[in-house]
Amino acid sequence: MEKMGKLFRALADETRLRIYLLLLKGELCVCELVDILNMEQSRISHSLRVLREASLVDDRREGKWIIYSVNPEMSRNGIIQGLRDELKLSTQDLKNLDRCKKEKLREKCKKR
Amino acid sequence: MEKMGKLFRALADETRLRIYLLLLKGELCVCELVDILNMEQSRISHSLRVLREASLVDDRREGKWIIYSVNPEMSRNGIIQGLRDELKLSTQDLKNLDRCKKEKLREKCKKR
DNA sequence: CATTTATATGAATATATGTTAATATATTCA
DNA sequence: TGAATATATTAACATATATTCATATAAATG
Repeated sequence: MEKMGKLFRALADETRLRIYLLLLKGELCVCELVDILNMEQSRISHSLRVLREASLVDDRREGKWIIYSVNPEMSRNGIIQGLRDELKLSTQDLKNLDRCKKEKLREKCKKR
Repeated sequence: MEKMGKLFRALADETRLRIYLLLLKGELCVCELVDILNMEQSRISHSLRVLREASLVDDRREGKWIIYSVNPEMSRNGIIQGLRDELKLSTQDLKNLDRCKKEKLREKCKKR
């Protein structure tokens, strides 16, 4: 029950919801999320921490990047499946995601 | 998207979650909820207002009582269906619900 | 090895939220 | 009609949360 509260609280914020919907499309590093959402890095980091603490996302280090992905165990949860049916990424976020991927932002980060 | 935020925020609180799970078993008036959950009446009223504003519950007046029930439209929402699969009423709340129903609390309210 | 890059963390602050106590409103009933 | 009952609302307060700014850590690179 309290775990559920944590889950709902984590999703009760537009920024975190957008991040989670983006990660459902595939894993992303922090700087990609910063680029796609056009938000401060610390804001993204804080949001990711809340998602992580609710067991919604996993992270792993890869070189100097930290890659975030949805926690597959949690995505089997009925509530999350419901969320996937009911909610989709905004067109704008999807567009930015595509652009970011095309630009291969991650490899070019330093050059910006 | 913002409607979803409202939905998650409404469910991100243990009191409101318990109320909603109780209402999934059947409609209840405020004084029954006060009795079952053993909480202050104003706390229950405030909680119900948040649930109502998130379209999770409906209310109607019946004599001096106001009866709350789950909004059937919302309960068709995938997230709510997921919630029903993942979460169940605590044994204690169920026990209190049964006792309250057996006692026919609503008709006897005034005698307490 | 000093600098740059990617990310996390901590402190400060403003805003939102949950709870309580007190009061208002509306209905019933004697 | 006035008292009792059921519920909602308001104000006050404490706590939680989101955001920003500044700083810390850790890896890569020249």
